[in-house]
Amino acid sequence: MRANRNKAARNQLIRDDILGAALHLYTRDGYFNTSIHDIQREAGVSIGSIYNNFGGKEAVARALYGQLLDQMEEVVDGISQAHKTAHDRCRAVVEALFEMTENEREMVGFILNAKHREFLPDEPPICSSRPFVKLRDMIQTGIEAGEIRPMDPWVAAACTFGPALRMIQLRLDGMITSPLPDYVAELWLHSWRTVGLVSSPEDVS
Amino acid sequence: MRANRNKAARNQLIRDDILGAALHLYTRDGYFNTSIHDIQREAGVSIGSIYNNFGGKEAVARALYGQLLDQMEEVVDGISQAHKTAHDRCRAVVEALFEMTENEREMVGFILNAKHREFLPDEPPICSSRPFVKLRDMIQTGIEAGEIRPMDPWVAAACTFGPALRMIQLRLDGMITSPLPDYVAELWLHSWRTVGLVSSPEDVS
DNA sequence: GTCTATATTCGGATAGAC
DNA sequence: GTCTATCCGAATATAGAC
Repeated sequence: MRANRNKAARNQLIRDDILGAALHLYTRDGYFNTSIHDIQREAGVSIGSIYNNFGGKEAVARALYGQLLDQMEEVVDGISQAHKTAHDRCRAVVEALFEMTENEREMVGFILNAKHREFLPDEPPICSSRPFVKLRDMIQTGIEAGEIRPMDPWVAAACTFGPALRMIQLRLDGMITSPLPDYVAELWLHSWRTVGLVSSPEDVS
Repeated sequence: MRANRNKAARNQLIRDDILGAALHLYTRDGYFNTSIHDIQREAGVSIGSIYNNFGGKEAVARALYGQLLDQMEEVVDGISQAHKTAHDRCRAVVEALFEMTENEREMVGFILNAKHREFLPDEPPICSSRPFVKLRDMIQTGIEAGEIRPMDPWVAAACTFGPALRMIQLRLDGMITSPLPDYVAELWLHSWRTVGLVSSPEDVS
């Protein structure tokens, strides 16, 4: 039993090593510039292990994609439970994304910045995935509660999160050189002025 | 002389055919899912012509990238000359981008939505290219003129163009099903409220 | 289940005829 | 300058030993 647990644990470790190596290389060089041999070397395992555990290069990417989307969804769910208003929820999302951009840059790069459909052919667009749907639900709820101006939901979502997503892209591209959390207060002040009917508490101008 | 002109013209036509085919395939399938044979077939020319005219697959992408950036820059320059205020200029940019997304979808897809650095290794990030710098100059000028709130230039740029860029992405991904120009009035009303000190003429709310 | 060595496919690039 | 036929390397995937 103990041996079994160790075995299972070691198995999981190998899978994690492979996923971690793949995430690192996919975000640094891009999916197509990364060979299975690169992953194998970076993870310190053999090609056979990759095929045994996942089934190939594309399957590794698929597993990674699913896992990171799940993590993202957990973050969003946590925020939804921790806050009650659309304002607080959306602000917390931006704050969380900015912190993740600094502390888990690879995850953010893979989820927000990669073109998955090029290497996961029959994956639906990421914007239709559950965490993203839940973000738009936040907005919709805010509109129905009279907390956000009545407006087209797509426009509302783009105005609320578009600026933050743009800053993340600029940061990942190396254009912005300061950590994103430095900007969160100023950015949110302006973002929320766009859509909010009730002004943000810190908006004193 | 006449023959020379025809020859030169035909030459240009072949180059255009190749670039057009490449743009089509690169945006539809992605750079790495497109082979030189695909381009050759789509363009109706031979592999040899591609190598003679450009030098290879990557060189085709490079030529395309340069040409489309030049076009984008012309659009931006035209807008800068046609309008005098930051408000009018930025609004015209959003309007132009939305129209281009409908009428020249492939160009917009390749310039705004592709990850060039994955296939053009030593290209600087697109946000540092001239048309994008000029967009940020628009904002900076607006700040100095007192037309835009004094704020961090990156934040200002992200607030001004981030929502529009997000809508373009959602449109290209098939999430938004109406033509983008339908949204331009509503989107701009809200975008400008974020950054503008002088309210937009159409903002009557 | 993990590894190494091998097979097979594919695509970028070239050579040489016209 | 354009074309066709061919080459060569690289990368995915598999087979078989341990």
